[in-house]
Order: sequence, then structure tokens, then C-alpha cells
Amino acid sequence: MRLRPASYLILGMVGLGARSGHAIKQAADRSTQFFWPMSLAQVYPELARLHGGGLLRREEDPRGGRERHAYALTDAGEQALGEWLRSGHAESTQFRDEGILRLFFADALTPADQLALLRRLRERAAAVTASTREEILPAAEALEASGTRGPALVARLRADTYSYVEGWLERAEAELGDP
Amino acid sequence: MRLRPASYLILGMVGLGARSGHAIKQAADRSTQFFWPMSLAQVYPELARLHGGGLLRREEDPRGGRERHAYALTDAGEQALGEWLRSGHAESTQFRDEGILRLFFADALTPADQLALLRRLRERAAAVTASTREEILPAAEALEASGTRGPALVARLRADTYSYVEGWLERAEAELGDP
DNA sequence: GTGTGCATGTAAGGAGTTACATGATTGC
DNA sequence: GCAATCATGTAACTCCTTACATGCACAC
Repeated sequence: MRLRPASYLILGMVGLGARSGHAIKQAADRSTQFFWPMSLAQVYPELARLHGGGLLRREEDPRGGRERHAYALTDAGEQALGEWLRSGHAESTQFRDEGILRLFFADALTPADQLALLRRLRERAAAVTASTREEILPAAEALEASGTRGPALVARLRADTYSYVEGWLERAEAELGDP
Repeated sequence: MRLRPASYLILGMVGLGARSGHAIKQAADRSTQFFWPMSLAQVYPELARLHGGGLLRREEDPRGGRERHAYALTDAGEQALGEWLRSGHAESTQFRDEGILRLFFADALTPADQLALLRRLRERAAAVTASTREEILPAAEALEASGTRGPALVARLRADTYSYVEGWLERAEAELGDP
């Protein structure tokens, strides 16, 4: 059975206590979304696959007449997750950013339009920093207080990195406007 | 005719002087690869599509018995590229990083394994900085000397950002080892 | 004559997205 | 009664990747 990053993401979320497909998606939207996007349509087929492969246990857990499944890691699931976390193996990273692509080709623009592009990118970076600090970090810090530090670590890395990029772009703007 | 980022990437590369599909792919591998990956199999169909849509002119330009096409921007192509560059519209960004995903779930590891993970991520960041400065920047700076500044700007942004991340991870390591 | 680089493409498949489809529960 | 939230799934499609397929030119 082949496991992809999305498989480990689901395994990891179950490990952190998310029990239903819905809860996994909710948690992912508030935390891992930014460095590993996952759509809802991926969650249910993948849960079924992981259950079929013996990595997840599944129990019926209805709320009234509304069906619900409660997933938990099996021993094999726990082991697969641990092995992945310890392996440095072939870390797939992929970064796609249309804004940076524009910047690459910015010489085709007038200086004024170049400045406008830099300003837009800077504002976007600032917005990422702000939304991460206001919307993502608080929940991550609540988890941190109970001993789970990964989410807060990652949220701070994101906020601080985009804050750095914001400053970098601000300097680039200044240099472009007044060389 | 619908234009995607990969379309503008090709248009932009032609604008910068890449004439054949091969040359476009070569240039992309050395520069835009890192923030907008594009595989060879995308290039030729997309060139044909852009030619069919009137955004590229195409001439036969054989080298001996080896066929070659020389592409150039039409007025419509130049205009489409310019409009995209000036539009702030819906910048699609997507960041996927398996290493950060591991960090998010790192609480499942022993402290020693957490440290090892942080170290691996730091070394990876350092390698990105180094390879960008050594392999990407020099060519971009040569272009810069002749007035095309985008490539160097983007290469420096990449190198400096990963350098910042390297320092950040180093501090995180220190805090984890000695809180 | 052989390996490296230049050059153009196609076929099949995988990963992930959008949109669709449905329905119960809970709080106002 | 109504809206928001919880909850589970499927279908069609798009985008992109890997692998395949071919062949000339040039330097050594």
C-alpha cells in the first residue's frame, strides 16, 4: 500500500485526536492547509483506503440519526506515521507562486507598475503574517499549553518568514524608487 | 482562450528571448523552476495552443537537418503578458512542503528525533541558499548587467528567505535542546 | 565512433480540484 | 421556521508528471 503525504496528513490528524472526516478537514483548514493543501474530496476516499489497508480502525459513532465514523490509529498506523516522521527520505516540496512569477518578468513593466507590483506582493505578505498571528497562532498556542508544540512552531515559522519577506520587499521598493 | 500561469511563463520566456521550446525549458529549469515548476511535456502542447490562439508567431528555423521552430510574441501576446503582469487578480499560490508537514506532527517523536528533524530541515534550507547563490544568481546577475533585473531580484529573494529560515530553525533547535 | 547536448513531440496515468448530491442537528 | 454547522460521499474534469519515442549536430 502506497502512502502519500496526504495519507500521513490524515494519519497525523487522527493521531492528534481528530476522529471524523469532517473534523480532519476542519483541523487541516486551520493549520496544515498552508503548507499541504487538501480538499474535502480527498479525505473520504483516503480514509477508506487507510482503513482498508489496516492503518486506521473505524467505528460507527452516530449523533442521533446523523451517521458518523470514529477513526483511530491501529498499531500499524502508528508505526507507519512514526517511520515517516523519522525518515528524511525524498521530501517532496513544491512551491507555486504566481506573484513571484510576475516579479520575475517585471522588466516588461514601466517603473511605476513595477513599484505597484512590489507593493501588492508586500501587502500580501503582510496579510499572511497578520492572519497567521491572529487566526492560526492562538489555537496553536492553546494546544502548546497542553504539550503539543508542532502546530505553534509551524505557525510561528510561517508568520515570521512572511514578516521577513515583507521587510525584504519593502527594501526592494525603496531601492527601486530611489536607487 | 483561457490562459494559465504556465501560459504566461512561456509567453514571458519568449519575451525574454527564448525562441525554441527547448530553450524555454532550459531557461525555466535555471530560474522559474523553484516557484513555478513546469515539465517538458507541458511546453510543446502549450506552445501550439498559444500559437493557435494568435499570441505567438512561429517560424521554421532548422539547424541543418534538425528541425527547430522560432517563436516570438505577437502584438496580442505582448498585450496579454502585460495585462497579466499589471493585474493583481487572483494570484494563485500553492506551497507544499513535506518537511514542514513532518514538523507539524513532530510531537509524536522523541526529543532526540525532533532535534534530528529540525537539523535536517535546517540543512535543507542551507542547501537551497547555497545552490541559489552559486548556481542561479550568477546567471541572473549577468542578465541584470544588461538591464533585466527581475531574475536577480527573485533569486536574491529566494536565497535570503531560505537563509532567514535556516537561522530561524537554528534558534528553534537551540531552544529545543536547552529550553 | 561515441557521448553530450539540442530539438520536438506523444501516451498513459496520477493527484487533486470543483461541483454536485444529500441529509440531520443545533442554536436563534 | 431558518440558517449555520456537522457529516458523508461521488463524478467529472483539469492539470501536471513520468515515461516513451525519435533523431540530428557537434566536440572529442
